[in-house]
Amino acid sequence: MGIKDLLKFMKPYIQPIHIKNYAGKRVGIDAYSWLHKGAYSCSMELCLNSDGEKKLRYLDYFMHRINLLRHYKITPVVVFDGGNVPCKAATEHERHRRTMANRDLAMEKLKEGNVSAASELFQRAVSITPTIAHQLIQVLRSENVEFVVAPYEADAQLAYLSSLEVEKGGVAAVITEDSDLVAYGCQAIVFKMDRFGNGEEIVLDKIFDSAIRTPSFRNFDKELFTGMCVLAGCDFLPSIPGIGIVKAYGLVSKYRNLERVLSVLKFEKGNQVPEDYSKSFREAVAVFQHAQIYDADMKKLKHIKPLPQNLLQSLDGELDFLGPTNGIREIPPSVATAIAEGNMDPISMETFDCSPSPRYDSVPIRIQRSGRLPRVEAAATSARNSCFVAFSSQKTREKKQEPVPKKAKYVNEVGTLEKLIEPSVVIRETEETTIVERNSPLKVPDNNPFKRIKLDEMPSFQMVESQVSVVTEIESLDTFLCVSPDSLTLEVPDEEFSWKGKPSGVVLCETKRISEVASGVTQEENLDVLRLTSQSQESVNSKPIVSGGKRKLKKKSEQLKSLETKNSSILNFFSRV
DNA sequence: ACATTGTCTACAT
DNA sequence: TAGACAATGT
Repeated sequence: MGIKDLLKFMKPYIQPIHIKNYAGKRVGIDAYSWLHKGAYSCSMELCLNSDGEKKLRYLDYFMHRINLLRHYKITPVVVFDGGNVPCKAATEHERHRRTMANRDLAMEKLKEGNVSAASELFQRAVSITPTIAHQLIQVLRSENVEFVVAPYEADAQLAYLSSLEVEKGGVAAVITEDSDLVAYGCQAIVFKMDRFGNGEEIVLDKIFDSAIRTPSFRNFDKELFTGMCVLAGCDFLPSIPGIGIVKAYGLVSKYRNLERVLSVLKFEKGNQVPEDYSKSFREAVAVFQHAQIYDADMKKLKHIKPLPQNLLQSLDGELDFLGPTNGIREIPPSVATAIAEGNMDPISMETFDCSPSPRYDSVPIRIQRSGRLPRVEAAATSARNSCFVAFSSQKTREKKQEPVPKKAKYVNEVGTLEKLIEPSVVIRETEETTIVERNSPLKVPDNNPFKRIKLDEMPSFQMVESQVSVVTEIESLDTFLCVSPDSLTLEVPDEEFSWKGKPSGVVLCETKRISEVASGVTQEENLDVLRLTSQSQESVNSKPIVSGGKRKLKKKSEQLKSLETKNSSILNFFSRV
């Protein structure tokens, strides 16, 4: 939901952009927003938890977008939601209630045989479960995509990342649908990014600097702005009746002090103002300013902005609205890290099972994180009764690296990928990767390999780490190659992200070396990671687009004609470029 | 007259 | 889920 009507109100500061503007930069992604969109196409399957390929379409959707970014030389950093913030409990509860109501209704319709009514209702009943998120995490690992699970709100984590220097893991912009990011003070945000990379951008500095635009925020600072957002109504606190974004803006710009606004409101609205509004208001503002996030560098939780002394005093130690911070519920660093790295369910605190999603099953996984970010290296294999997980924390890496040949190259069986494409053109390197099986000490019963391992069944997290080993580090290969020449002709004109070829469900992984091996592949200097699936294929299933990196506009209008009959959204895309 | 609240529909396939 | 538009309230 975000801040009510905020984007509409901020319209003068929103401008269309193409994501390629962030070429060469790191960009944060709110996983939830893409997962939710992706889940539409398979909402019934997800709700019914039916088996089969279709259920996993959301992965295709997500990875298509990831690959779009990578195509434009953008480094995606995917951020997942973690535990719920207490403030948001009411919102969450209501959301859950509606979801369940829709699901029940849908089931009824389905029983009646009214499938279309049912699927409509299922679309409203999709909820993104930890299982779904974790399935995506496994794919992200296998595709070398950086990710982090926020301790609480992904938005807070994203805002934090946007405040960091690149060298410290910072991002230049955040892609999301949630206007909360603005309230969190995120520097650059891209909303409504479509599958071609078109979106709408809002840049915080411009808001505070602009002298000409209305509404003007020249007399605002971040805190006032956040206060305005909270007044207008947010997930943490509904607005006072009669107060919307416009009035909130009016009040804040008139009084330029949140406390004064509160007292004016009490005076003017009297009994309409809930008893504890002031307290809740301050807490909500404090969440936006001081939310807990995961510091990947220090491998521990901290606040976006340190809590100032006066806030600590005024709240008298009651900081639980920021998420449990003290006493017995404190999250120890090892757990914070396990959550952040996607190995533990942030809500149930159970470690995730390792059952790979069927389609990506048996894809050896290797994560190469840039710079100083934590490394998690994980592998899953097709051995159904096995579960491979390899952590590589600083500590364990030192311990474990020794037996691993330093220059070991990647590879290993290609598994599912291999089945999907022409074996003859599967390119892989052929040295061993060391994967050590994690087994009985963790009490995974043989007959039920996917049983969840409860935290309390584990002696400690250190033990887990020491019992698994590190997947060999590979030097330069970013992703292994799988190319099927006749399923693919990649052509990547400068302004587009498109291709032709047979729909094939092929998983296509990158690199510049593609052209060396697969005949018929257009060599394109900037050819980046692309992954074709039948789904993404269909999205541009019209005319082949002639290759040649730098075609310009005159040719485009011709294409346009040939394309428009088949796919109006493509037209849309071109017209916006 | 303006702001807020309510309702419809696209989302993706 | 959220934007666009219409209806309603102050």
